[in-house]
Amino acid sequence: MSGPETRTARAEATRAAIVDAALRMFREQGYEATTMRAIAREAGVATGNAYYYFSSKEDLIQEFYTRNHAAHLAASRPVLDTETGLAARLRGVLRALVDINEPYHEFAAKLYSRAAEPSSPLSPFSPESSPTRDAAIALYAEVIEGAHLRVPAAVRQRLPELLWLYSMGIVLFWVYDQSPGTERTYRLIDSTVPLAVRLIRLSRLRALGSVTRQVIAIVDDVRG
Amino acid sequence: MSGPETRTARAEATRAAIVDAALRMFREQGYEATTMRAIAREAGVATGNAYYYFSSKEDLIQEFYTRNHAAHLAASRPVLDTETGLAARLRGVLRALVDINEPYHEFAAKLYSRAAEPSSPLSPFSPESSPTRDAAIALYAEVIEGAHLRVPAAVRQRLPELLWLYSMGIVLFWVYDQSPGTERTYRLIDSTVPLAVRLIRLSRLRALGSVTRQVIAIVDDVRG
DNA sequence: AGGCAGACTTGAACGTGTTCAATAAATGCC
DNA sequence: GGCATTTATTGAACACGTTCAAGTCTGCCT
Repeated sequence: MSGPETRTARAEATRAAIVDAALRMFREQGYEATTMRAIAREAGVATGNAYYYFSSKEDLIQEFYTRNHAAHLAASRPVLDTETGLAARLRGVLRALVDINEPYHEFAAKLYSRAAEPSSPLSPFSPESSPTRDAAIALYAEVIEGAHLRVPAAVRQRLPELLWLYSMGIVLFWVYDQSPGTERTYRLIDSTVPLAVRLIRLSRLRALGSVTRQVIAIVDDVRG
Repeated sequence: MSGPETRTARAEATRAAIVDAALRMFREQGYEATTMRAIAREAGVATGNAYYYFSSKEDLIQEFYTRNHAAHLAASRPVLDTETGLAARLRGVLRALVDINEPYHEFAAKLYSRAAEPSSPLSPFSPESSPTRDAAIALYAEVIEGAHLRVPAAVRQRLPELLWLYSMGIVLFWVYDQSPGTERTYRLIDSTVPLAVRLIRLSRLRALGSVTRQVIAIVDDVRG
């Protein structure tokens, strides 16, 4: 009657219980107010047991990252499958990003501020975040691919990463946005997306060729 | 022989001792490694006494902000008093900012990440930071005033704040910069300043008038 | 079956930031 | 000078994140 459950599967269940409890409590009462003791109690395990699966309280956030990106991907699918204009695709993906983060607005504030610390494994530039980051950049590559876009190859090549950075900027703004329903963030997306698209298209202009080259040189230098 | 020292002056001395100990230890051994107990011991007071002057460990950082801006102002003075070109003035002020922060590079990482939290009083957008922020923006206003610059009034009016934002971006990059002597940050300044100046000048072009107007509209909307 | 190795679990203990009731020192008032 | 009030200081106590030596369980080998 012990069931077909392997030991690993049992452990996996414990792990999942901890994550579920943690993310729910983070959402409902905030990051600081949620204690590791409470998470463990809620998950039905001993306090110290959580540290067998997660090296720290912050480490639980990586799990949020992962689930978050999956949700973003799913929410972006409709737009990516139907829209063909760059502006529409970009706008849709960015709005989806804000949409799925909505329930975590307050929590995300703490989250992204912790993540801002360079030495933190939560930093979007850290090696630990590399899978999530690459996945996100790939999403913006798909945004571009699905659109008919004529730009210099040098621009096109760096565009996914630049759009990802742009999305990080939007998120940063969203974190600070206290307007009802974070409407200002939506407005920021709606107003900056056409501008961004326009700037991208301008990169073809002869007259701005040197500016474009300069921008590209800086981007390349910055990436080390 | 008790001296002319007033009570307030005595308290002020205690306060200063705490700040001195804190900033020195932050610089020497990092933020986390420096305990409130150690700060108090070093300052020659009881642990709890530090909380009479500072509501939290983070609150000690505001003091860093204040001293930091004063140092930046002083370091910028030579450039502001001699240079007349916008690029040279801007470049000098930004390099000065990096210069004076150098000893605190590691500490600043933690600092600015804490500051990134919107609800934190350390946030550069918080009411508590308003004096420091306004002072910083005023500095960039002086950068502009001292230069001969012909741009639309609408642009000029928003320029100090935009340059301040630009400087925050530089600082953000610097925080992440692990290159020796943070040379990449200096390079970023040197390469983006001419670009920024160029873009500012471009705002006069008829052909880009609508882009300029769009940017201004967004900026105004965002400031809400 | 018996027991072994490793995966998993426990809860007490440590050091931390922070609070607070109690105390001392300094000041104002007569 | 002596009392009352405000300012300043103390250190023990609290809850937290985290660690760890000790325990329990599970699948496997003989």
